[in-house]
Amino acid sequence: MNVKGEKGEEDQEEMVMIEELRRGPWKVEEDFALMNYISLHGEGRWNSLACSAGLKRTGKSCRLRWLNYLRPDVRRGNITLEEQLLILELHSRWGNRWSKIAQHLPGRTDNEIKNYWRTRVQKHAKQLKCDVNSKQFKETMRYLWMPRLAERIQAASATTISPEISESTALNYNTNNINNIIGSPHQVTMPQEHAQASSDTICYSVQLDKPNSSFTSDSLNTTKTSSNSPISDLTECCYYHPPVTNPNYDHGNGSELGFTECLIISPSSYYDQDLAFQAMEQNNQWMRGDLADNLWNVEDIWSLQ
DNA sequence: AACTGTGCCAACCGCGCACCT
DNA sequence: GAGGTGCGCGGTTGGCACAGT
Repeated sequence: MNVKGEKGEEDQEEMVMIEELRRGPWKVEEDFALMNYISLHGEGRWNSLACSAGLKRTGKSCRLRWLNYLRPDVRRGNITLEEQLLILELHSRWGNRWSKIAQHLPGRTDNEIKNYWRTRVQKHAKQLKCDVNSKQFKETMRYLWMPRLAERIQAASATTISPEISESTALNYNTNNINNIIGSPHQVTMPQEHAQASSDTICYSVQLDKPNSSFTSDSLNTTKTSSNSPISDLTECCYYHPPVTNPNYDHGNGSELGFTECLIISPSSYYDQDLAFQAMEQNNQWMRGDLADNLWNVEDIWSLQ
């Protein structure tokens, strides 16, 4: 017995098997073979499935192709505003648990959400020169992007559903979608104006489990329509409103949904900031919408306060 | 027209967990 | 309990498309 020889033959056999395995982009025939096989026999045992279906692919590869591409319920196309908001929200809650996040976005795959996060969100963290996991970035997300997204969802629904539908109804329509996905009672209310002199608040609230939680929309008087760029969805906020004295504000309880936390600003400070913003806008080109990507120097944002 | 940079996304890789023997 | 196998997840890469120079 030539052990060395046997080993050599085994290696050779293994090499042949590795060589026979296909890698890279899937061909149409392979897709059909996989779909046909699964439609007849169902999923499961991916390695044996790959062999049985006559595919020269690993089980892993077949599984990935099916789950991320061929599955009939896979949704393709742009991530909607509601989905963006949900992704930001769920990521703030769970971190990089992509598959868990994907479970709450019907038809979206973990891969797609992960790609979205990496290409869009992390890009802005980079522009802000801060770490995507930093407190600074998370707060920017929570108090800037998410309110902005909520506002844009409202604006979009007000124009696309039916002009006759009140804003309130339209907003509830969208958040109901989110409610359905998250599966917990959320309630979004319109800006409430309390006509009381010094303690007036303009508050824009999204209520989840807590009855008093709310957050402001920085857009109440700076509404600006974005381009269709998916990136600009996150880049159009003009100023950052840090949490002002609000007993309901909960600083970072990781177990809570982020936008249950609230932010109420008094009109006086709000208008002051608006005036400052207008002055800046006149003097600085970087403040203009077409240069939205340049907004993401957080020090500049802070300097507006 | 050619080249370069950037964004995006499909696919791969490595690790860890669960289950089975 | 130990080892083997399959699967799922998160991170990373490769390549295509497009825009800008």
